[in-house]
Amino acid sequence: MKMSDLIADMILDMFDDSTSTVQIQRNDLANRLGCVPSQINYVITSRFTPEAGYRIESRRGGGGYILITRATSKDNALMALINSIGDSIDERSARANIYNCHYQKLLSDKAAAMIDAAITDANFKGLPKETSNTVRASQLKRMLLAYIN
Amino acid sequence: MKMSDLIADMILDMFDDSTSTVQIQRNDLANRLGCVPSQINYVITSRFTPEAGYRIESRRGGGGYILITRATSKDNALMALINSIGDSIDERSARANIYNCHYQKLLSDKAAAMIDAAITDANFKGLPKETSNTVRASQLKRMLLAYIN
DNA sequence: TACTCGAAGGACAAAGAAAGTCAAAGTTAA
DNA sequence: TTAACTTTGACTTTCTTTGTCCTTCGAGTA
Repeated sequence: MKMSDLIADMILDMFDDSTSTVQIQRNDLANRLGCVPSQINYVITSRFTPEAGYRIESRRGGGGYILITRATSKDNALMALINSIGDSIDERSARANIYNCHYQKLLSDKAAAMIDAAITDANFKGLPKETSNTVRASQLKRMLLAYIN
Repeated sequence: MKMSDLIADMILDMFDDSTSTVQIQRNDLANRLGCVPSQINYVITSRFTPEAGYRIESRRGGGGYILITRATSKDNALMALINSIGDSIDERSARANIYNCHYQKLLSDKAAAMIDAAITDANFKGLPKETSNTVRASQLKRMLLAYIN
């Protein structure tokens, strides 16, 4: 297995179910794994990105550290989205929302693809715009809710 | 025997009955077979196509790989279902199908729940039965397809 | 208080390791 | 004899590893 993945796994393992934050010592970790310290930075910047739901803080100097915080509960973010969807939504907006959630890793690849498949205008051929938009909004909300539960 | 066929056979042989996925290292395989690396790409794009039921993922850089995934019997079963769905389907039948697929483990809990959320009649309030059924059929098919891919 | 020094972590660039692309040349089958 | 399929190789893009130098912080010390 490659070093980068090893490092990422090691960090991931430090999050247990109850903690949303992990503190590491860069040099120490690099030493234990047998890599150069800057590779820890590489892994952090390439894997523990904000898009993937992580926040990084650090301190230099004696007793320095790197703090990795995992975004709490994706469900909350999705719930907020659900609540923000009104009684009607057009394809464009719906799609943008899904794309966005997917990008932020709030939705899995599959879930995003399935929702996308459901909301596409092609399904509503011949229906009045407003009708489609109403049905779409209802479905979108229900699907997201189903995803959370 | 042609090199391309050799390569294809080699890959095919790596799928045993239990695995639906094979990982190769392009340079390594090319080396073992004595061909140029790009011929591996040729074989993959000409033989392991989506139409033939394969999906390809890959990563470059150190520790890179090519991942070949074969359509499973589950995929085939779902495909058969998709093809059997006509232009219109009522809630009851749709639900029965999903329930059934879920029961047979063709669909994950989440996927089944999401599809169920989308096809429920509650989303189509006020629409004529036949219109709902048409939209539902289209969506159901698209969602299942999205699930496969 | 101000200065200095060592202990962290940060930034960045160069080198390395794979895979991807594409077009030209060679083969084969209709 | 073409049109389709294969083979090859040069060049590109992406991801990883390594190393060097820079900045920041805390703790002593004058």
